Amino acid sequence: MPELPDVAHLKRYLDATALHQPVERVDVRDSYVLKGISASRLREQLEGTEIDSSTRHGKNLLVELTGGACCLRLHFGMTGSLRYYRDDDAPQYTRVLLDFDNGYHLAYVCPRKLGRVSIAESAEAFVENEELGPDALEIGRDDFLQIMRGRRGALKTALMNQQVIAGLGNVYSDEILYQAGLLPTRKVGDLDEDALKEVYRVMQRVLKASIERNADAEEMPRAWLIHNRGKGETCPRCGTQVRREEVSGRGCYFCPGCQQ
DNA sequence: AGTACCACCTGACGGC
DNA sequence: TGCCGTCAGGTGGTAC
Repeated sequence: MPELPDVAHLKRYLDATALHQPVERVDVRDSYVLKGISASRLREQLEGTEIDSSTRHGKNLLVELTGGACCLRLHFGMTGSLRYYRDDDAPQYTRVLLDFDNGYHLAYVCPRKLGRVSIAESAEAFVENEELGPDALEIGRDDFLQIMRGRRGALKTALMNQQVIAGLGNVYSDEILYQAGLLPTRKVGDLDEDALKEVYRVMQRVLKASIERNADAEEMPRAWLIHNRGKGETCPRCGTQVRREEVSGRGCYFCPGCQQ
């Protein structure tokens, strides 16, 4: 489920494979994933350009094209990914396919079609138009405190709201709250400054640690809750049975012993 | 403005 | 074996 660390990994993958090669052809295999642009327009915009560089904002990968004329935005929903390959057959569930003139291909793969592909003027314009909050990894502590101050709803809801902070989804918001020792349903407004500082500190630590491990859940430290998302699982710290509750419409896991 | 809730999509999985 | 219901979860729209 691509959240910030997963998209950071996909960015590294893109940067290591697909830069600076002329895009010969664009094949839109399922236009359902296109947002605000037709398949033919997307082809016009991309064919003949090269991928210059990429940036990431929250869960979005923003691919800068030569000339700076426009920017390809890739969002991966829950099951999306990229694959660079040379074989003849595109991977299953390829929705958009770029063919480079060196014989390689870049496939945007998205089985459940919850991802989105669009074109923006620039990365900055995209973030502004979507009214995304600051990136969860880039935001400074003081800005974080300011953004959270005065919020009324649940802590988990605020962390997952991309317009508040961009990048956290269900799994990482659970992990951060677990490691910060706070229940997901705690009201943001009830937390004192020290508690919010701790959330910020843990958020940075968790995101960085995950990116270092290529967002591979299996590689995360044993003490992380990410390994125990399931019924009947127990807390890696205290052994209490992990609880699952619906919070802001999502299956939320937490330890009633460690989180208050 | 901020919050809550449902629909969208489809593979995986469990029950029978 | 195969059918069917449920779950997963990031987003967008709507209602409050």
